[in-house]
Amino acid sequence: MPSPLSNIPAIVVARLPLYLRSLNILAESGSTVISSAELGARLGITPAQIRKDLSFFGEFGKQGTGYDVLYLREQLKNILHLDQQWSVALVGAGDLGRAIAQHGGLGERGFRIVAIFDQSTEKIGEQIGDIPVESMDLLPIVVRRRQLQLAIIAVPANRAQRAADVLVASGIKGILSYAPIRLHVPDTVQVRYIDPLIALQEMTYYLGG
Amino acid sequence: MPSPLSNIPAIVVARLPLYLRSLNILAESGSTVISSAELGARLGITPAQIRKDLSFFGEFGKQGTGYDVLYLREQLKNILHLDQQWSVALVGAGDLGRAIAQHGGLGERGFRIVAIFDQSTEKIGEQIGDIPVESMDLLPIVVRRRQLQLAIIAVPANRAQRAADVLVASGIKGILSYAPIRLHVPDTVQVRYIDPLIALQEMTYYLGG
DNA sequence: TAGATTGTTAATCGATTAACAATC
DNA sequence: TAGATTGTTAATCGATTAACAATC
Repeated sequence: MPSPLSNIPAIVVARLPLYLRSLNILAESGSTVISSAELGARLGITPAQIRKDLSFFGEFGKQGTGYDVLYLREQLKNILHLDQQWSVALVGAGDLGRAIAQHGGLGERGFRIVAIFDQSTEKIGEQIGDIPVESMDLLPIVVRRRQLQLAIIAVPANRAQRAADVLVASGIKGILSYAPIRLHVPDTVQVRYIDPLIALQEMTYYLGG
Repeated sequence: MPSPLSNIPAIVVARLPLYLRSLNILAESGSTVISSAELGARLGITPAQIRKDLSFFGEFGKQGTGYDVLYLREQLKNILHLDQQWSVALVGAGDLGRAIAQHGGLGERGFRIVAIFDQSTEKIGEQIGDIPVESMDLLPIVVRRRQLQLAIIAVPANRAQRAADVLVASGIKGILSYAPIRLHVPDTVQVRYIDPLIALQEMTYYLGG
C-alpha cells in the first residue's frame, strides 16, 4: 500500500468509511459479492462515483461480477489504517465526556479511550468506566509516553482551543472536537467536528416557519 | 423573507449556521461591525465565498465598512427560521438518548426536547430530566398533537429505519440521526447524521499506520 | 476626498456523471 | 458465447475564487 497518497481528494477519502460501513453490514448478512450499482443504491451514491473513488486506490472488482465483499472490506480497512486498534485521549470529563467514554460505541469498533483528562481538581481521581481522570498537567507526558495520535475534545467552547494547543504540542495528529468553535491547528493535524446544533440549524432552513 | 428559496445550493445553506455562530461570538464580545475578510479569517473561508453566500439572500453589508454584526445575525436567524423555539421529539432513551436529553446544550439554543419515546417497557415511565419516557405506540399521537416537525433518533442501527418510518408517517419533517445507517425517507424530509466513528475513520487515513 | 469593502460577474477549478471498451 | 459489470476517459455540471465597478 503506497502510504497516504496525498493527492487524493478529501471528499473521496470521506466516502470510504461509508463504503466500509455498508460492506460490514453486507458481510454480516452473508453477501459475498456486490456491484457498484447495488452498493450505490444502499448509499445514495451513483455507481460511477463509487467506481471512480475506488479506482484512486487500485482495482478491486471483477468485470461482469462486481466486488468481493470480504476482499474489498479488507482493502478499505487497510487504506484507512483500520487494521489496528487506535488508542485515543479524551479531554473533558463533564457530562459530555462521560457519555462519550461510557457509551463506548467507539471502543467496540477499534477506537479505545485510554486516558481521560480534566482541568477541574474535583474530577481528578474519579473513575469513568475503568479509566481514572487525570490532571491536564499530565496530558503531555501521558500522550507522549503512549505515543497517542488521536484525541477527542469534549470541553466547553472557551477551553477548546487551549486543549487543542496542548494536544498538538504533545504530538496528537487527529482531533475530534465536540466544541462549537473552529479550532486553529497546523495543517499537519486533522480535525473533525461533531455539532448537532449546527446540523439542526441546517435543517430548520427547509422547515416551514 | 421569500420563504425557503429552493434553488439555493445546500452547501450554501450549510454554511449559514457557521456564520451565525461567529456572529454570536462577535456580538457577545461587543463587536459591532465585521468585514467578510475578518469573518473569513475566523472561519477559514474566503471573503469572496462569504459575500457570495450572503448575496443569495439579499444585501446585508455596506461598502467600505462591512456588516453590522447584530443586523446580520438577525437576518441569518430569520433565514434559518431560528426566530422561534423548536420543539423536538427524541426517540431512544438508552445511554445515548439520555446524554442528549440531559446534556442540554440544545435546549439553551432554541431546540427543546419535549417528548421522549422508547420501545422498552422497562424504560417507559422513567423520567429524564423532567420528561417522562413514553411508549413508541404513543409517538404518532403525541407528534401530531404537538405538531412536532423535528426529531432526534438515538436508537440502535437495527431499529433506526423503523423509527424513521414512524416519525415520517407522523408528520416529522427533519431528523437528526445518531444511528450509523443511512435512513431512507421521502425527499420532503430532511435528514442529518451525527457519526463520530465515521469522523475518526476519515482521519486515520491521514495518520501513519 | 481617499480608503475600504461590498455585491456581482466572469474565469477557474474541481467534482460528478455518462459512456464505452475491456474483460470476466 | 452472451450478459454483466468493471475501470477509465471525456463531457458535464457545479462550486469557488479573482477581479472590479459601485459606493459608503
